[in-house]
Amino acid sequence: MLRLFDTALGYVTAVEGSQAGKFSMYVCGPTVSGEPHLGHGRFTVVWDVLRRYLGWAGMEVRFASNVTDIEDKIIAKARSSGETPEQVSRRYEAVWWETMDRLGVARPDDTPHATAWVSEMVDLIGRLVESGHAYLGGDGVYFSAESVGDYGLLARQPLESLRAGARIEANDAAAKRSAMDFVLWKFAKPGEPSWHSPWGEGRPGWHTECVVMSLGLLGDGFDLHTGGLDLSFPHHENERAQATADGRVFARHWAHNGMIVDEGGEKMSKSLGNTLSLLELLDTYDPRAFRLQVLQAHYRSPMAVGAGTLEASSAAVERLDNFSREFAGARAATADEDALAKFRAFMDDDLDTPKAIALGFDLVKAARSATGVESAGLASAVFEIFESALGLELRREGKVVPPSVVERAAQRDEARSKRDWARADALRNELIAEGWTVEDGPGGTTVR
RNA sequence: GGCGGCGUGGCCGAGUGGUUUAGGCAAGGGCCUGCAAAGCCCUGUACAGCGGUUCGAUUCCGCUCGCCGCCUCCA
Repeated sequence: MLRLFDTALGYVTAVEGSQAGKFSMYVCGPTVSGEPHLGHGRFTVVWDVLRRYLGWAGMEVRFASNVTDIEDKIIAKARSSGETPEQVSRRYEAVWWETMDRLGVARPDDTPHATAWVSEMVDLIGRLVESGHAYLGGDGVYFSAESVGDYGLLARQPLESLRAGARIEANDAAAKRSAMDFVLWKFAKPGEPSWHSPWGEGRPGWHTECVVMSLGLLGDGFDLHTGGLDLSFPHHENERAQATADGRVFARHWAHNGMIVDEGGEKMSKSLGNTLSLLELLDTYDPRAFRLQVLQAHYRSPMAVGAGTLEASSAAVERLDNFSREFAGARAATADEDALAKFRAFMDDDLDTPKAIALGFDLVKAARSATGVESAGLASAVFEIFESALGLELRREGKVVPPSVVERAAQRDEARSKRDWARADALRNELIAEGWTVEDGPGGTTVR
């Protein structure tokens, strides 16, 4: 039974599917106005892992994650690059999925696009206006935060204290009635993309899309809504407020992942400009090293990423690959039940992937020191855990070795059999210089 | 100002009122090897500081110092 820290409650609680054997989750996806950064990498890996784990554990999971393809930043980008907003969002969405593939993040079952749900959003806004929860402001339609009794649930603060710290922009003050109110529909300025609505040409505010898309695809009372911790307030709060005001039962549980921080411990954020490109990282390091690092930290902790940490996880991945190649045949064996039971217990305990990873490394060691069926069962558990449940695919075979290298390896074996160490070492140095790892085993020289 | 979190061995990063070590990386020693590599074994008296509770605290409480998050856009 999965237990997670529920942001709305402030403690770890049982998170069951509302229907036996089924689980529905919605993760707030990217705004496709630029290249993905490390923060995107973390949240996608974290929730991909939860999804995989639940599926692995036998649940039928439906996983929806949106693509925000209309938003101020997209319009701004289009303006500066000379493209249309649609071209911008298409371009960056392509980059997004390409990056997800490289990260080994499986495609969600549903990837709703905001622009495809505008009429549903207009309908929702209409109902909110009608019921008095929303009103016509200076530059759009606004939602009245105080019209929802428990506004501030996810922030775990009453509306009043949230308002006390609110930063109020001058033009906001003119446009809306209260500092915590947020825009549902933005009137279009000349040249901006727009849709029809009863209140005038415009586009939806960010907080509305996830409400109609999550409820539309997963239904009322879907099981889990997640995203980065920075979305808990105001984004998720505002989603909740709208759904609640509309009389819908929204997400039954909320969970949020911690932020990526820079070397100074500061959160990477767009406004600080300290975000690191995920693409660059994936070009430099094995993407699996990033995935492993994400899993070695608890999902709710802030996580530092730098050259040092990635080199460390790269080395760890290499060790796992070595094991994987050596025990490739064990995949067919029945996995050790005790090991899997321990793994499930860790994962169910608020997604304790650091413990799960530690267990995995312990099993690697145990499989190596055990023999026969026992060893194969432990090795098989290693693969179940890392590959099937956590989505970290290990290498089963080495690189393709070209004939010229095979030939020199044979020559080296011959030299070794003649105890011609000088020649054997010369050949080995040559191969190493070309980037190969040379190992001598019972069967002779192995190159990989 | 309000609410919340953190400070762990060279680095990343878990965890816990005491008897058994998180784990990974790096480092040192050893085994294996012709030498290596891979692998295995061993090692490092970590828990910000100061008090308190306790038979005993890194783990609970208080205070101090330092850092960070949210109340703006953000994953």
